[in-house]
Amino acid sequence: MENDNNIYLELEKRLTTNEFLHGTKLRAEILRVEFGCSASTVREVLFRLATEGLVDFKEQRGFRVPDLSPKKLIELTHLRVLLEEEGAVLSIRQGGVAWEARLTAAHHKLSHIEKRIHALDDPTPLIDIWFSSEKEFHQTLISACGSATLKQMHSLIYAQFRQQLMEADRRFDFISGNIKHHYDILEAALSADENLTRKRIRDHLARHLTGETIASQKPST
Amino acid sequence: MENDNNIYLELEKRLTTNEFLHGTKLRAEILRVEFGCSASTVREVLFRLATEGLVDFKEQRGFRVPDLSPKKLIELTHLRVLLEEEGAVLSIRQGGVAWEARLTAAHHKLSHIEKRIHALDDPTPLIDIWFSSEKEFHQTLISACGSATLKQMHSLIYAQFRQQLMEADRRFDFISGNIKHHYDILEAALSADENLTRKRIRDHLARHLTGETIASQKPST
DNA sequence: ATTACCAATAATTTCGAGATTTTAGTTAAT
DNA sequence: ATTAACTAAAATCTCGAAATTATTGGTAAT
Repeated sequence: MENDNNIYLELEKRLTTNEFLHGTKLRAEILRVEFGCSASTVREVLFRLATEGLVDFKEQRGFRVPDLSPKKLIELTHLRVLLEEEGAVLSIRQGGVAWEARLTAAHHKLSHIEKRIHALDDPTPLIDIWFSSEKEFHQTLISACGSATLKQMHSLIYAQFRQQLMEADRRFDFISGNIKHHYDILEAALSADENLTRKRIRDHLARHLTGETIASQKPST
Repeated sequence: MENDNNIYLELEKRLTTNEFLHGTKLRAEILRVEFGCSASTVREVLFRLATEGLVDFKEQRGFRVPDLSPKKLIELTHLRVLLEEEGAVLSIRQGGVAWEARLTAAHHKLSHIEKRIHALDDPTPLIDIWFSSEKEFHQTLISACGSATLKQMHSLIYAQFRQQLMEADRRFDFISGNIKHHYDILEAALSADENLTRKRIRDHLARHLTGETIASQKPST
């Protein structure tokens, strides 16, 4: 089973960084060769990924990479806002210095990458490391919320969000502008201003919400 | 595959109505007899259920019904509040008369069952139908939110919540008191009062949040 | 030319046996 | 009496082939 989990992680990574085109068929019989295992093992992994929404499954019709859907991206963004606001506020309340330190560190790394990308014409070679850094930053933001379930849920949503976005915008324009956003979030979180943190998270993700409104109450700030 | 999906639904139902005791081992080799299929098929289904959090899986150690955990119940309640508040408010805004009608109908059914249960000493024979009615009511509440993703997520959380609660409280004390709660939610929703609806949803679930606070902002109402 | 039907091919799903790993039980040594 | 080492039994995991179902391509009929 050592190997099984690797297959899972490898496929998850490929799906969220969009090495597959949307609509691509994922045939266990084909992938099995690459991973050096049987088709059943691959099938099992694909099933798991289907339950998490990273691949589509239809009975007697196999597995596919999900289609692009602007609506779905909006829905996922919406949920990210909901979960990250909640997780961040709880972390502010309960995280303490240790959390602040971790968040600062995560931001430092992310910021470093983003500056390097900003200076480049083609961000492609840094996309992988940017992706994992940005994910880590957002996960750290909610890491002290005290709810493993919330974190798990966020992780699921984040992966699907990434899958939709990475492919929708292959020029990676969504990266630029993030430098300030991420800094603003860090600053608000460290100052323990709950409403401001909420607002900055919303603003950060707002561009993916084209026209849609979130039901969350607007803070007075 | 006709059969496969049945196995899935049947096991899901048993797990959320707690026909299994927590910690019970779920052996594919045993269950396969009952369903008249091979162990691999059962294994596949168990894997899916594991991804949804309804069964625990440890490699080389098989599948088990998750242990009881008061903390987990609190976390799940917390997420239900978050998702249902959001879903209900969006439904109020977008649902229209059709949604109001569906909600009223769902409440009528639920109310009927709850009154019958209230009159009985032992609710056991009605538990199954109560369960599906209460689920339907809460799902209807958020059904017009416009986000399939939110509904899906809620469905996941609701199932795990039910699994924890049904077993934690086998005398089903959690049912009494619900009659008024459900009515209050219906009333607030029909009057399109967003903040009141939020509050009523929180109050309805509050008893499962022993001592914990939710980060959501308290509405002025 | 279009549709309906059938056959050939390809893909998916199920299955049970073999290989691997864990668990339980027994004996031996300290 | 406790621990360690070993053995036997049981459970889990992997695999490839057989069975089922979908897809493709071709033929015949309208």
